[in-house]
Amino acid sequence: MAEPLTPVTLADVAQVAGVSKMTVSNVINNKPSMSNETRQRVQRALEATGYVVNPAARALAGRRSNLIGVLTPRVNWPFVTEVLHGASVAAEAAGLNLGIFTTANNPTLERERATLLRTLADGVLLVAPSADEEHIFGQAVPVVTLGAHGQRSIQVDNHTGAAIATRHLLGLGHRRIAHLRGKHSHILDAAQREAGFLATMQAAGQAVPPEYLQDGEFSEEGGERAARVLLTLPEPPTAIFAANDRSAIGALRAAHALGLRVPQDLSLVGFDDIHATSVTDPPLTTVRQPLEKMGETAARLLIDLIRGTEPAQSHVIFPATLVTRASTAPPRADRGSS
Amino acid sequence: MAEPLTPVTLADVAQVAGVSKMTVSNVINNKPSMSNETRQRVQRALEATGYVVNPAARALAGRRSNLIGVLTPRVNWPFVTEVLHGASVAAEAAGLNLGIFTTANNPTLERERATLLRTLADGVLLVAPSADEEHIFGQAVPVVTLGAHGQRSIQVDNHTGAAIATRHLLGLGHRRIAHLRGKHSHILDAAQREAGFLATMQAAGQAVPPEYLQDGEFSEEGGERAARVLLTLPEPPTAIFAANDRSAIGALRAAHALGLRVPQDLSLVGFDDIHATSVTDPPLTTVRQPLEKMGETAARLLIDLIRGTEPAQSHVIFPATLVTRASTAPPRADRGSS
DNA sequence: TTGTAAGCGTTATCAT
DNA sequence: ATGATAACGCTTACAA
Repeated sequence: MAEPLTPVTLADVAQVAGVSKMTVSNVINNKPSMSNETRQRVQRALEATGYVVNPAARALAGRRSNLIGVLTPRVNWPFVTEVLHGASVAAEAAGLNLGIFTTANNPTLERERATLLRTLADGVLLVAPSADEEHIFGQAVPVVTLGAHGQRSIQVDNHTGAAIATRHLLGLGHRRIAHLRGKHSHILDAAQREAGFLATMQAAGQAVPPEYLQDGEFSEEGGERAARVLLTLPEPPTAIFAANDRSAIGALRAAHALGLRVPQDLSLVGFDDIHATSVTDPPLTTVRQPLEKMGETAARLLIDLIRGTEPAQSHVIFPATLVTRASTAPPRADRGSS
Repeated sequence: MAEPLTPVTLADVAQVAGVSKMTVSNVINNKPSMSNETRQRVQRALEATGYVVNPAARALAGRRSNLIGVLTPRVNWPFVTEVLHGASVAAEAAGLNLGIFTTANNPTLERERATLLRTLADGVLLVAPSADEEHIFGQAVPVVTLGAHGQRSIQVDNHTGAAIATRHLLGLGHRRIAHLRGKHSHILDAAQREAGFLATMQAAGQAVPPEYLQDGEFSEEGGERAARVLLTLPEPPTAIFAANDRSAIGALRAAHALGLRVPQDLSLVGFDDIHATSVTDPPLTTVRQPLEKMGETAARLLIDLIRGTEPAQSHVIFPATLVTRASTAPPRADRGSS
């Protein structure tokens, strides 16, 4: 297995084994029909030469790349990394590679990457894409979306998740509950969470004043900014439900900065259950999405599509569950009801 | 720009433009010599047909893939994601793609992936690899390592970083200082941090009893386990320096579980400055590595190597800086000195 | 069961 | 400045 100077090709192996290139190719691809003796001879030649396929040649000849393209705004968002981890597990199990491409939510980059992926990848996984990113791909390549829209998509039950969170706060006795929204224009999940919140409040007969809906932008900075606005209102909320954990962490920061104690002065619920929520001060109550599992499921669905197996379902909705930690408590008596 | 059913090839564009394939290829690749008129005619044909290169064909014919292969144990470690983000920025700026492959620290997978990358990628970025992973690649492909070893590597100044952390604790008055080690067998950075710690303690005339060195394994679970051992010792340390933030967070958990207050009963310093350290309870004092910048630098170094530009330096060592947060304080009078 | 022939779409090389 | 031709290493389709 000394390192060959020039890459070993099928032809080299064929010569060593004393067979044709096709026979070698068939052995490599586990084609059924062939004598055991030949197979073993080729096998030995393969090892002796240290052969490695050339993916480019295989892709060109076979019209498939064995690559799953992942298109995502950023790779260092906790939400994204958990999903990626799940997807990479599924891809490796299927012998496919994961190529990761970022768009930074920049429409120009989105188009560029999409165009590239159309010929580069056998299938595309869209993670938290902007609303109509999928259309860019047309029919050229199978696409699975991780998020609340798309022809085929994997998502969490946002509406119910938001409802659970809201009911949790109502159950503790809160009435003045505010919501830190996500970015509607881009992500449908945000709209579904807000709708779940509002529907639950309405069902409970609780009015939500317009200033109790602030844009947390799915980011720490946005959450901090928005929470500051809420907490300096003449009649501030006693609880905040944030559309994701990152904005909830921002809100936590704002509360600390304003000298408010969580959960005594303010209850806080997030969404996602990213890892950081278990180590914050205090640990955050949040709505859990099984992100790793969702990534794995999405990749598997995509792999089915690539292989031509029409999958059983094209929309998978995972249940959302409440993870109760220490950021929620009953409101203080003097601020509790309005 | 209607979507063509069968992909547009160079030949198609050539026909539309009334030139040869090579001319089209030259236009696409910005080759200098050609009349402005031809260039524009080809340009128009390119747009009219909606041509997109076939990366597989280009890779096969041109013997390069425009792909940077990233080999890393996992994608959802905070350390890794920050580095990846930096690398993806640099790669995109250079028009290269990032293909991400995971090894789970499994030697078999490492070999497999490495073999694949040798023909698949133009260059390989090794993130936090096991000790001799690089050797797998031989001379076949340029390799840059993110970590404390390798022919070409980007790392932080581990020794000084550990020294700064240790001096910080000594300066606060701590004498009984323990260390949560990383995995020596795999990662040289761990050894350098331990050495920096021990050298600083020795220089200060402080003996470190052997039971004050425990394996935190660079993980939360490992850190928690090891810290439990330390904190239940007959003479427990008043301060712990952990080899990375994840094990420091584990130690924090252990301290809480044992009813110890940080920093009153125990001071804690981590290493890395991953994002989570700013939101823990209390926020962690830690040694910062500029991870994103390091990833970017590593990718750029690799790109230089790929392009054949021999880079100015093959080892870049970034400075480590202390980030003082709330997990460190002077020891309590009754436990302070031994 | 095995082999032959013909591409796949691009770039390198060498002519013109 | 432009073009003809031959690779690149593999797979598909078909023949033996």
